[in-house]
Amino acid sequence: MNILDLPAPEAARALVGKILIRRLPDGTELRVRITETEAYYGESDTACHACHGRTKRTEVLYHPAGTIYVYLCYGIHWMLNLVTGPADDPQAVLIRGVEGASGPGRVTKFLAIDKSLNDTRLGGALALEDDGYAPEKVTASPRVGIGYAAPEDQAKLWRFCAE
DNA sequence: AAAGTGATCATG
DNA sequence: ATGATCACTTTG
Repeated sequence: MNILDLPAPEAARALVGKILIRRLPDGTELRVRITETEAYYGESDTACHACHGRTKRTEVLYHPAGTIYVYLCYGIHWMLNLVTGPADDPQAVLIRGVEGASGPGRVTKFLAIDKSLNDTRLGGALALEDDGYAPEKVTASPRVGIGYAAPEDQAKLWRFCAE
């Protein structure tokens, strides 16, 4: 069973501690462990981009598990998300932190990720590896930066950090 | 505490 | 075509 087939909140928790492999065009390979994630779960989640339905941008979220969703935020920062769950069911996990880079904008800078990876699949330029390691403790807390969402969605504990 | 930054989406 | 809105980071 692939982690990414799980519903986003479960996948987000399970991804903490897993390894992300980034293969650059020049052959360099970076391997980093994921330390922090956040789940965005379906059209009913008012914090999820797909809550306003399918658009050119959110189309990627409706793709099958394992699709990579990258978009630009605040005109400066790329955000890296991994699509989870079945096709036509928009869910994704935002990679908020990895070893060596804390903060979603820094992660993409550190791994040299930009929109060229959007709508591609894991297994190529970016891949996931499970080496069996599990963090001692994973803490759940409210998601950040979603003040526009409904209060009940802001209250969801869908941000996961490794201890 | 506040600004910088540009794609995206909803208006007209 | 124009304007509002951001799943953030850095600087003072």
